[in-house]
Amino acid sequence: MSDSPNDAPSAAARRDFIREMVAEDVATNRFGRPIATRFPPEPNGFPHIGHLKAIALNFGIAREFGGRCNLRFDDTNPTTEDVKYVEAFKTDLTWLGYQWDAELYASDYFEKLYAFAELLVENEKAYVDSQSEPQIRQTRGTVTTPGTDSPYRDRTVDQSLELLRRMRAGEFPDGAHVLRAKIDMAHPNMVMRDPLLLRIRHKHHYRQGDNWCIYPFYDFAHPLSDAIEGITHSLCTLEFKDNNDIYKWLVRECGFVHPPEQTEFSRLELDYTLFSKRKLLRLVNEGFVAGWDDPRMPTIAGARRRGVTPEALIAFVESAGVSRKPQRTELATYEHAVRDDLNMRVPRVMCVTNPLKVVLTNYPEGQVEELDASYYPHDVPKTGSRKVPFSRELYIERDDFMEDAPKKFFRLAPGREVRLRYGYFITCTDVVKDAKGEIVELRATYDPATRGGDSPDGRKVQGTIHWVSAPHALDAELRLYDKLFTIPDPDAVEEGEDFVSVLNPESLVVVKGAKIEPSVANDPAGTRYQFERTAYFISDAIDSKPRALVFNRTVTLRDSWAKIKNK
RNA sequence: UGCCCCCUCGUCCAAUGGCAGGACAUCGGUCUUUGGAUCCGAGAAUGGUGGUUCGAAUCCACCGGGGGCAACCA
Repeated sequence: MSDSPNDAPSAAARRDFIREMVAEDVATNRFGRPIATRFPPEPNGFPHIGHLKAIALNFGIAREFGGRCNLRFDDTNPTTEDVKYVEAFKTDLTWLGYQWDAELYASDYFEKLYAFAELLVENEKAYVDSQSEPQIRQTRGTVTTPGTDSPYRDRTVDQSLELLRRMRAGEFPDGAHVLRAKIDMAHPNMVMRDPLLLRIRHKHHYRQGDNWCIYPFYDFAHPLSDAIEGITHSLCTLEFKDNNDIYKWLVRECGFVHPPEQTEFSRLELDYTLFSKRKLLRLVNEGFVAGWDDPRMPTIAGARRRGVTPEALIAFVESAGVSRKPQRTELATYEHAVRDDLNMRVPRVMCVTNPLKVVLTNYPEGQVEELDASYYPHDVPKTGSRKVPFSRELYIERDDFMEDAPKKFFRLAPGREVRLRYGYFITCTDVVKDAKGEIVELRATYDPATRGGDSPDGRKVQGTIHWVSAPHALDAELRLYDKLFTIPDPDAVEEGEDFVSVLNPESLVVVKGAKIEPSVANDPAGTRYQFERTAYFISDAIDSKPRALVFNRTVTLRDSWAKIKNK
């Protein structure tokens, strides 16, 4: 049965339909070489969580099957690309923990691609078309009607070759000619109706400078770049499905023997999120967000600044799975991945978002105690603690007090007793209000026997609340981030509206007067915490300063009280 | 309207002709010095109709639904 050593690995590797296929190809040595994948972004925007699915797949498969994975920039369009985006990809890939086997650029293949162009012309598989752009569009036909041949389709090899060389030499203005594959203008697959291969673009390229004035299209550059690199498995998203026909055609016509094979999988979609680079660029350019690394952006840089770890991001995209079904993942799946990761790694500290002063009337004036507070709860296998000062005047969360509290409210209320986390039991005795009737202060008594939070008489309290010592607390700015859009699918807007109309006006709420325990004073910017009972936060890598602390909310804690309250 | 892809709990993914299972979410309980986490439990799905087969989520046909393709973008 399982005597064959080949059985075990292929069974173990069976995780999704692509890995299954790769396992099969490895087992049969289909390509006659180790498997090779590539991550081929166009450097025209920042990498985002949608890219990460492709990244995790390509790098993951290479690693799992003993292959290699290239980072190749698909930089064939000089009008949209920029070196700052290639830097962003490299920075973020490194931060995520991926190492590419080679850093390559499609634009470095322009010379090779040009040679293939001449080869195709010589073999009568391509021709120079001199129709105008609108003419080309019109003669392509529609999805239901066939296209018609270009009058230039029957140019001789010599005529096309001469034109092609002059195109390269820069003798023609933009749009004067294009190189097209000679396939079938009536093909049922629109992509196969004599696809365009090369266009004239007198434009400075961020990497090639002015070396070229002809630039290849995706359908020309992409398959050949894969083939040149010896890629075995060219993995891409489903919208390129129709391009698979031209992919196969091209690598065959160009003479590759064991050419790469393209396989498509569905794109990642996330509720309340947009991944379209055009739209993200608009959010940045029109100031709806602070930049590509705004913590609300679905970019890797945004997630990083928001406090999400690489491990959480990767766990999330891997949990989303790989299939060919159009998928739309719930935000809760993402948030779970983030919390699940942070729970096990970050220290807990106390921060009061909306402070309400409490005076302990029976606590000696001027006395300060240093209470020992563990950084981690009992179920997290990490150790460490800090001292938190305790005094007569404290701040507690305004939401942790209710004057007329329902039975299920376990926190502070007149006459009720709660535990201060790591501190004492306190009982609320008085509510102090201002002239308008607003609660401005609470009076309470503490039980000296309950120091540290345990009652020697075995008395139980229902609630434990967080607090800070008023004279010792540090001021902090909290940036409370929430979903960027108000509806799960920001593209599903009314006629005449666009995604901008469903931006969430409360996607960022800045809280200036938060009070945090002094232990965090000298932690470096970029330190992650859980603020007990509220949310995970990270001190902002750019704006947080020792005397002006700024924290970004990564994700809230689950809040089962909110559910009870809303019933 | 042509071609192509897809359709399994609310969501995402399994089941490779043989007991429809897992994760997230939901609900209930346990535990708790975080209304966090943990642990236990529950409800929840094969789009429809036919066919092939001892046996169909799986194969076939038709119907229905969703998506992609008509940039000198990728």
